[in-house]
Amino acid sequence: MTEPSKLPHHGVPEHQPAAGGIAARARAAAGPQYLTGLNPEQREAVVSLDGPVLVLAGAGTGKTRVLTTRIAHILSQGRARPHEILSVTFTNKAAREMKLRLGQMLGQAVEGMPWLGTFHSIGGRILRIHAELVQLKSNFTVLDVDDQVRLLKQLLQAENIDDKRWPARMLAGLIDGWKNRGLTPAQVPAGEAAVFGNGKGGKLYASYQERLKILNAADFGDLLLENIRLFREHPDVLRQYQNRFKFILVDEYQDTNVAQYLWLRLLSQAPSRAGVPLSAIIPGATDTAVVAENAASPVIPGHAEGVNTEGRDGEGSSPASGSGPPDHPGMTSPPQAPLKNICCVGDDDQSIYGWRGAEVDNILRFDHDFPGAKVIRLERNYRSTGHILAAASHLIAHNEGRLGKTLRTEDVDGEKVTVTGSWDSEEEARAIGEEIEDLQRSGENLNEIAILVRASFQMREFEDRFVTLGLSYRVIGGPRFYERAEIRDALAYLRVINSPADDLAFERIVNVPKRGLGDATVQMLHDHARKRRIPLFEAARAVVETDELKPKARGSLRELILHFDRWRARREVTSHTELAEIVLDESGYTDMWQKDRSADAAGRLDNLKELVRSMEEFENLQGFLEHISLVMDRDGGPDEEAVSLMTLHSAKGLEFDNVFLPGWEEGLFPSQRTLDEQGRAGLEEERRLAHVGLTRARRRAKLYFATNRRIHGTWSTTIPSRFLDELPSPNVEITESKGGSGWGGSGGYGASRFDNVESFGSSYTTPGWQRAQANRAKNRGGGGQARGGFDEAQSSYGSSRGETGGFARNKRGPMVIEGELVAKSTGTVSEFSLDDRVFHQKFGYGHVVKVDGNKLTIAFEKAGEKKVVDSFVERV
DNA sequence: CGAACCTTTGAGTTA
DNA sequence: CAAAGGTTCG
Repeated sequence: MTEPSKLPHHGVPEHQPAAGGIAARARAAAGPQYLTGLNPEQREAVVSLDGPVLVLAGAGTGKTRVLTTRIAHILSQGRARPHEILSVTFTNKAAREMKLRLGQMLGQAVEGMPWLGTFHSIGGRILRIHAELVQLKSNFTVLDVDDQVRLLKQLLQAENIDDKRWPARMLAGLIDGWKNRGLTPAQVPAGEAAVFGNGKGGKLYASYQERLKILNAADFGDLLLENIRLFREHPDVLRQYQNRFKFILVDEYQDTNVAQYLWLRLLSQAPSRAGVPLSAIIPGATDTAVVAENAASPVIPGHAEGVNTEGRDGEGSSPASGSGPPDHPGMTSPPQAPLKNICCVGDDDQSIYGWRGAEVDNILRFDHDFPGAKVIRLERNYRSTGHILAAASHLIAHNEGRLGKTLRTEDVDGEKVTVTGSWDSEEEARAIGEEIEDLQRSGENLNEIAILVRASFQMREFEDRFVTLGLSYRVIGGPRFYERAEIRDALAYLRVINSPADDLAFERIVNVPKRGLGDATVQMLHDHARKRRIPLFEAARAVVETDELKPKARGSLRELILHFDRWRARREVTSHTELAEIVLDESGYTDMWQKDRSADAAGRLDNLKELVRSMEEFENLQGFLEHISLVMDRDGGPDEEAVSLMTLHSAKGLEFDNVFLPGWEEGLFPSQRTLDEQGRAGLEEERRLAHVGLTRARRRAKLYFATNRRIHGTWSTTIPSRFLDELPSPNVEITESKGGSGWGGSGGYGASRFDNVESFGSSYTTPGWQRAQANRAKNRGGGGQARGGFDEAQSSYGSSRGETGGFARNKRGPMVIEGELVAKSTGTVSEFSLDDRVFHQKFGYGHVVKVDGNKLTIAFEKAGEKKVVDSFVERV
């Protein structure tokens, strides 16, 4: 199956010379030049072309280099031509990066890599080619979350379901989850489908899919799910792609979900025997096989469970089969047909998308799914200095569900990882701001500085701070360009022009700008459309001919229709960019923002201009709309030097000399919600996220925690993250908060949290934290359930999640926790007495009016009466 | 119909 | 605290 480039019918002549040239060059050299400079493991990963290969590539071990070199190797060996290689990534960024690096390596030949892209873009591409086979037209629209939710809302109304009790957003989430698991409406387990809307969940999913077809639309999940359906229902089409792709490469395999796995599996089977029935796997067998690292095939013979690649009838019946793994319907056993040369690269320690349906299992189970797979570990890290790598490795070693790798570096130890405590999030931002200014003064490039946060709401404080400091920064991955209201409005106009059946788009702009066409009118159009089974736009056209509408509404609706007719006619004779300008102008949309007095109106107009400008890169309107929803991420940013600000999630794959990691507090990081929802697995995923954060740093990693943070607008007291405890003390240094206004306790919190308190000096003696530390150590490793001992720290700590998790709202933990913790842990009476004059960092001067253990009630001169813990005030 | 005002609820990560 | 949803009034 691996015969060299004698490929009869798929010849694409113009690529031939390029590939031939490379091959020639490669032959001329003594050994392929691109292999020099690779370490032995990397080299093996590059040259092991035949059969399935799994490359376990730790952070900073040269993963992208291996992938791109492997492609170069395949091409130069003449094993396949560029269009015969399927190479999938998760993000457009990663795809771009690979194209870039390939280009550098190969010269111009990259142009011929049409199948290098994200799962979604490649899935979408295939789907457009065969759209009619899945009841779509090739100009189908890709809906975003917002459209999805609006559509679902309509369906809920139609079913008379109270959308307060059963929010459309929740249903969207469920459907998304099902699609991620490769489940069509018929395949969703009945019990699960019934959870929503008094048992109507499954029905709603089915009617949602129907509506999508009518609207000629697909959502994100469909780009893959419908692809799988296409392959299952049309084996001839599948075979065509199996034939085409001689090699498959997958980046970030640990992030694949079930649907992506199934998709890869279908494509990775050799074409000759497609259609051979495949047996189902036994659920338990897979897991044990992995844990035991047993390479022997765990397939249990005799369990042909009726899932087959022809798939025609598999849809309805498979969920019923009792022995099928509930989460993996249609999951097939190792196929009997030979497998394509598939190479998956990933790192189980960087799997951070479990909440999005990613199955770490996919990577843990690889050698079962692809028998005979060669597993190659890349463990030499080329990125970080010794202390950073040691800290990250030690931290991640606390996870149990991992394949286990030991990263090593030959770099110097460098600077220790620092941990800094501050009074509140403002001070945290101030401290980081100052450190960045210091770095800048010492000659660091701002582009080499990043702040990585757990949750995006943390970014605001930094932005505020940087604006006052005049420090230039850029937010990476924030609200995407095309998610902005003005962009979506503009796109909606274009969508209606392109696809008159796009009711969602029509509805979005029918009254934007205001035309006096309110709910009543829209409702009427809906009724009409439903009765006659026609799109809203056609309904509108019909309705203006009647006198069902008030004259005013009728007039403006007629005008709108005339506009659209004119625009559609113009489409033939005008360039699409010009058309967009005309549309925005004539519709009154630009006017609307020009009249708007609000602060961001100007920015929105700029964005609209930017949109029109970005359209130039595309052939025509259709082409633009096809790509917009998948590919349009902000880039046009000038390359000015700036600090990067982003979430930990969007930092994956990036690296910086200096990395700041604020907000390492219980509840925020690890996120309470993840802990409540996912328990132990959630904790491990959060820990992997911490590991990702640390390993982004080349030379400096700086961690922070604040004692007070505003959540939902009210201040809460927080405790430092358990992850700080899990760092190895020899590689970590506790520092005083810079720009801290002399708040004495700030360093102390961090200090006592480490195993070896002594080594950090005895000045940190806040009793509560020593206690917490001691108890934590006992509790560690026991998981959320173990809480045998009942000393105060442990019990309050434990009860902040677990069984009370559902009531998190009113039982906001931290305050209480800390109150108890500190109050009970100092057996002694407070050193404060009534009427003492005291100073508090936040509230200023006051006097003690009540003493209760070490909780004081203080009448502050400015802030009024407050209850505070005595360690937070000092006598004056 | 739409602006203005009031109430409620909610801040997790994303192709 | 801020956004989103609901209600009221012109």
